[in-house]
Formats: sequence, C-alpha cells, structure tokens
Amino acid sequence: MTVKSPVSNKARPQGCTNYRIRQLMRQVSQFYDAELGQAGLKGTQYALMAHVIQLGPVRPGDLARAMKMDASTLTRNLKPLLDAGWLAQSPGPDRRSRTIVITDDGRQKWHQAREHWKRAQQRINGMLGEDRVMALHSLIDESLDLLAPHEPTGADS
Amino acid sequence: MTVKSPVSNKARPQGCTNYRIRQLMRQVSQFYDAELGQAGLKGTQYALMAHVIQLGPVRPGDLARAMKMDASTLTRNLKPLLDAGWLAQSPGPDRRSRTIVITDDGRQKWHQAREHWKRAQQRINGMLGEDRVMALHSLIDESLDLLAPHEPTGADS
DNA sequence: CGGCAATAGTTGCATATACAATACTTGCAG
DNA sequence: CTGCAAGTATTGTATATGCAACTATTGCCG
Repeated sequence: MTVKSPVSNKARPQGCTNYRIRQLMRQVSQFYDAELGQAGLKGTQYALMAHVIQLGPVRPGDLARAMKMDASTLTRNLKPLLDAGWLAQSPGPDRRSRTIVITDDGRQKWHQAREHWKRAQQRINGMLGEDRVMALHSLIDESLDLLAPHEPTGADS
Repeated sequence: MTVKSPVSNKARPQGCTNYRIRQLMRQVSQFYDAELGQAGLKGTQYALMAHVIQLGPVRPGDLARAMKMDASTLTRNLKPLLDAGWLAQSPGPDRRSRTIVITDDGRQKWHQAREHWKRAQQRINGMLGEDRVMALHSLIDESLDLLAPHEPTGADS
C-alpha cells in the first residue's frame, strides 16, 4: 500500500512537466517533419505560413504575438521562407515596421503541403487514437490559456 | 446547430497537434528556464544532468536512447556541461565509445538547481492546478508509449 | 522645436534539435 | 589474416528558440 496521509489522500504531480513536454515535442515533430519534408517544409514553417495566410498582410510583431513566440525568433524563421520566395516583405504603413504577405508561389506550396500535413495528422490520430488526441488538444488549449499573461481584452479606463 | 451526420456523431481532432505541443513547450520552458537560470542552468541541461546522475557512468549512446534524443543532439548538449566541469568524459570500455560521469561540482550544482526546479514546478502546478498537471502527465506518458517504436523488452529467441 | 519615452524590428550570443555524411573501432566471415 | 558489415560517436548543415543589446521611428511633453 501507499503512504496513508492523515491530512490528504490527494496524489501530486510526479516528475518534470517541462521534460515530458519537450520529449513529446521531439517525438511528434518528427512525424510531421517526415511528411512535410516531402513537400520541402518543416512543421514550424508550415504553421508560420498558415498564420500569414490567415492574418493576411501582417506586421512581424503582430504575427509573433499571434504565434506567442519571441519577435527575434520570428525574424529568423521568416528568413528561409522569404529567401524561397514563399513570403514577401513590403514596407509597412509605418517606416519602422514591415508587412509580411504570402506570395502566389507560397500559397500554392502551402496547399500542396497541406496534403502531407493531413497524412501526418492522420498518422498521429491513428497511433494515439482520436479520443486521446482530442483530450490532449483540450488539455493543451486550457493550459495555454492559463499560462498566457492576462492581456487587456477590452478597452479600459 | 452543428452538422448532423447520418454516419457518425463522433467529434474529430481539430487543428494541428504539432503546433499545439510546440507552443506549449515554448511557454512552459520559459518558466523553468527563468527559475533554473538563477542557478546557471537551462531546463534541458538540468534534465540531462539528472539522467547522468541516475544512470551512473554511461555511454553517450545509451544516454541518448534513454532520453529519446538523437545522438548528435546529445553530443552537442554535453559540450557546455563538460566545459563547465559539471560532467566528465572518460575513455569507455570500448575504444570507440566514451563514458560520461557527473563530477562532484556537477552533483553539487544539480542539487542546488533542484531547489529552483521545485519552485518552477510549483509555479506550473499553481497556474494549471495539480489535477490538470497530473492529467497532462498521464496523457503525455501514454502518448510517448504509443509513439515509441516497439523495442524488444526481454531477451528473445 | 528639442528631447525623451514608447514602439518596431534586427543582431549578437548561446543553446536545442535532427538528418546525412564521416571517422574510427570491433567483430566476423572467408 | 583480410576485408567488410555493424556499432559508436562526431561534424557539417540548417532550422528553432529566447534574452539582451542595439538601431530606427514615432509621438508626445514642455
């Protein structure tokens, strides 16, 4: 039998959350990269392009905030996609900012890659089971909400 | 109302599992890195040292397998820890392999860092709630098992 | 207008990550 | 013994990641 606590029977988290998530990320990303690699993209690049398509012409800063990543990381992640001609940079409304857009080539590339993404997602669904994947998604979404610093949702004062 | 399918009412996973996990990893690791940084370690380094302590003198390949990471990644992750003198490399039993051990300095460093790790874990537990963290751990552990290529567990044939 | 805080993005630095190619060693088949 | 397959680790290359420091603009306050 386990320890009988007079105060509480509640189990507590064991081990390191950080290490677990990292390990899962390493494993999972390999499936996506293997599939998306056939279309010449990495998983991160696919997601980045998806956001640019979704958000339309967008400033780097807003894109970084939307993806919850550091602006400097974004700057660097954009580079190979700009070099490949899948994204383009135009001068922004403001001389200190730029505007990122998807190019026609990029849009085509992404739609092609999407088929590979679907296969990767299906493989994951198949290996883990759709129920488990949905549970994982829910748990991650909740966690992300709880970890996000409270942003001012409405106009205040 | 939502679509009424004549075949199935089962909901299906929406969105990209890979992107979600990556995003969570980015957010979570910042908490650990912020705390562990006060002890001069990154989260990955803390975990690596924990494994070296656990596994005793160990060959790089076995360490990489235990942590489910690529051997080349391990080689590079070891470097700053070897340079700092927290780990040491001795010639292995075999002239083609080496043996990694924790040094006295490294052991001391790690035990000191552990206090910072505890604080990081408590912060996460506090923000997400212990129940959610446990659920996340379970789900991740199950997923890792399901994704792992079947290794021969016992002696066979 | 002059100066300074706020905003936007990039660069320097260090680490993390994996695949492909390479170097070195061992062990076995002939 | 020779030679080659298998095993072990590292290097080359490319991307991903974030913090701190820096550059360039903008907007505002006096």
